[in-house]
Amino acid sequence: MQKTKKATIREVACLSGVGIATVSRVINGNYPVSEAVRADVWKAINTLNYRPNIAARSLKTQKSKMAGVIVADLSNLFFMQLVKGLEKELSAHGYNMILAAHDEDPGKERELVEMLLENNVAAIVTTTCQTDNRYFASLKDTGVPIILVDRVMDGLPLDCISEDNEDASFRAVRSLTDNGHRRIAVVNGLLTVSTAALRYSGYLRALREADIPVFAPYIVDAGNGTAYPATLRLFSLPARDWPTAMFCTNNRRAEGALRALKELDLSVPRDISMVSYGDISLPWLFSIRLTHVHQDLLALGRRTGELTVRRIEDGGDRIREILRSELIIGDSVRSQAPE
Amino acid sequence: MQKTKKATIREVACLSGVGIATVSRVINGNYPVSEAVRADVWKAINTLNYRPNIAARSLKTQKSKMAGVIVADLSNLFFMQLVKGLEKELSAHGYNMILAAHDEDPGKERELVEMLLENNVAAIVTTTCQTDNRYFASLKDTGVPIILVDRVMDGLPLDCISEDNEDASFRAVRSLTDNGHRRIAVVNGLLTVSTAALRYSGYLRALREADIPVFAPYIVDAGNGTAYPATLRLFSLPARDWPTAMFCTNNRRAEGALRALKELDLSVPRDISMVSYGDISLPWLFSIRLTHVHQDLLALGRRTGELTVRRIEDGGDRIREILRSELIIGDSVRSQAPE
DNA sequence: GTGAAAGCGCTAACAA
DNA sequence: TTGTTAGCGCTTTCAC
Repeated sequence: MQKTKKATIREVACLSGVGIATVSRVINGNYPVSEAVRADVWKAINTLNYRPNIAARSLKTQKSKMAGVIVADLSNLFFMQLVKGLEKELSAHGYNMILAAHDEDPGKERELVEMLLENNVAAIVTTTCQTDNRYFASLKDTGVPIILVDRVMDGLPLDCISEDNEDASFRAVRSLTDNGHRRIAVVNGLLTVSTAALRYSGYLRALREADIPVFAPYIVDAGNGTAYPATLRLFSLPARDWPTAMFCTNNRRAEGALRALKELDLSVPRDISMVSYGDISLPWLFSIRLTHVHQDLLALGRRTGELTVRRIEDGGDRIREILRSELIIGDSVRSQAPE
Repeated sequence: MQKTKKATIREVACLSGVGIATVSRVINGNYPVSEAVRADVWKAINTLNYRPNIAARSLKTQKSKMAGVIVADLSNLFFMQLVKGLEKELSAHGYNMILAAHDEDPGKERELVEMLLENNVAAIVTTTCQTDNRYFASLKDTGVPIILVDRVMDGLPLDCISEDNEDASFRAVRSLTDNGHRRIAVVNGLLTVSTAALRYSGYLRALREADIPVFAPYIVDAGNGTAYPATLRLFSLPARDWPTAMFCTNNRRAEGALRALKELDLSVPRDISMVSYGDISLPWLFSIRLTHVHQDLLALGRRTGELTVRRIEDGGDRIREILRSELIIGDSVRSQAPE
């Protein structure tokens, strides 16, 4: 057992009787070193329990193998599956990640970005909650690539990778109108978030195409919170005004709405039809299969990781990628006779 | 907008017409600086868009505000809630975290620890999957505190913080024996993991206390995977040998078992009683309330963060803390008439 | 209060 | 092949 807190490259050089540069070459394997010397150096490294100091290396090389990742919420399976895919891809390329959550607070997100920049991350991946694009614009000169995932912003020379939120939502809601529904509520999130705004647009477009006027009480705002109270409020309308169907714009809101419906003793699809954007947890515990836009977060994460690595290592032009997501037809929508 | 990729402290000093050391003092606020100079320096910092280089600072000070966190699986809500609590506490004290997952691979965990050490983290928190304690023992001389959370190991001078797995499991299974159950299956995980082993011990103790012999086919091994196939196998026993109750030793295994039961068209608690260790997702979507050991992961995470910060900043003796967890009685256990 | 200078551990010329 | 050396950007004595 060593007494030394931390062996340095100098001590390794000393013990193995070679120059400090040679040790560096052995460690990095980037320049030729004679077999004998290499063996000696490795022996010294092992006996001293030497570990290279990444901070020093990174200071010298101005490079870093650390990526910064910012998500909205660490305890939301949605983001964590995304992160899992991302981590897989990053670590496959030798990158590790500093992870943090902005909790839907744009100020906090900016602080985190600053923190990541100070830590010399090679790139920053964020599910942003910024409401205007000036902050990211001001970061152009840092030279650190920023990749927006899931939630994107316009007018910025950043890589963006997202789903076809608007169109998938449109298709989801059309599966309601196609079944004769005309009283369709939507449970929105914060419309400052791009995904929420686009999903709402898709809803509006589907209504427009079916010549259904927008009925304000059906536009439910769950904000940043759960959809549970919002849904309860929806059904405090006079019963004759109740919607016959709901579109929940993400997994959490679908879960919250289902909870409220259960409490109200309304059954899906008998009393109300439902479609959701995103997959709820434990779908097989639920008595019916929910019609929903399926999101392959692992794939989205991996794709993001791929893109991130490419951007760090090869440069190249910024891209804007939109993955198409699939509508899975379950049995949570019933045919509605015209009124 | 700056052209410079990155402003250094030297440029700030230059622009504000002071010495480099003064800039450092302004940034760190640890030494007196005259009001006028301070203002000038801040102005320069802002116009240059200067951000301190943490790697350089950390190289010089030999300190770090980064913690390393290793969990078993990023997409498991269990760990992520733990991480969320941890992150909250760490960030409240100015620490950020490098997060990674070992996926139950001891070798990978060791690699991650090495990575974290090379990155000069101030401490390492891990839900370990090491099967022997030599590796951690060999790290004593690094001087980096290691905190084991949830899963712990004996014989090591490390901080450990966990739940009373054995006793909580005992109480959970006793809630079955108290209701007259004698044919009780247990769905185990990898017994090399401390929590799994302890929970299994608790099960055995409850059986022993109730004078119930262990029946091998009831000891189901879900290993590292889901409990779904394991549960299906359990019910491939002749029907007369079916257990009347199951103890699922974590959230995932409870969910997997429930899925299998649903598929087998066995209803809880009519056909089979169930208790679980840990909370399933979306409990309110499930038709019955599951009797389970409730885990307050957020609290566990926060407590771990607290301990981590204390260990980094104040040193002190290693502690071994065991949080008591509560058994929540639901209606997933039915009284069993003696046979 | 402030500046000059040493040096944290490392890599990459450059010399040998 | 290998060793020497000059910094990377920062903090922190030590003088003034």
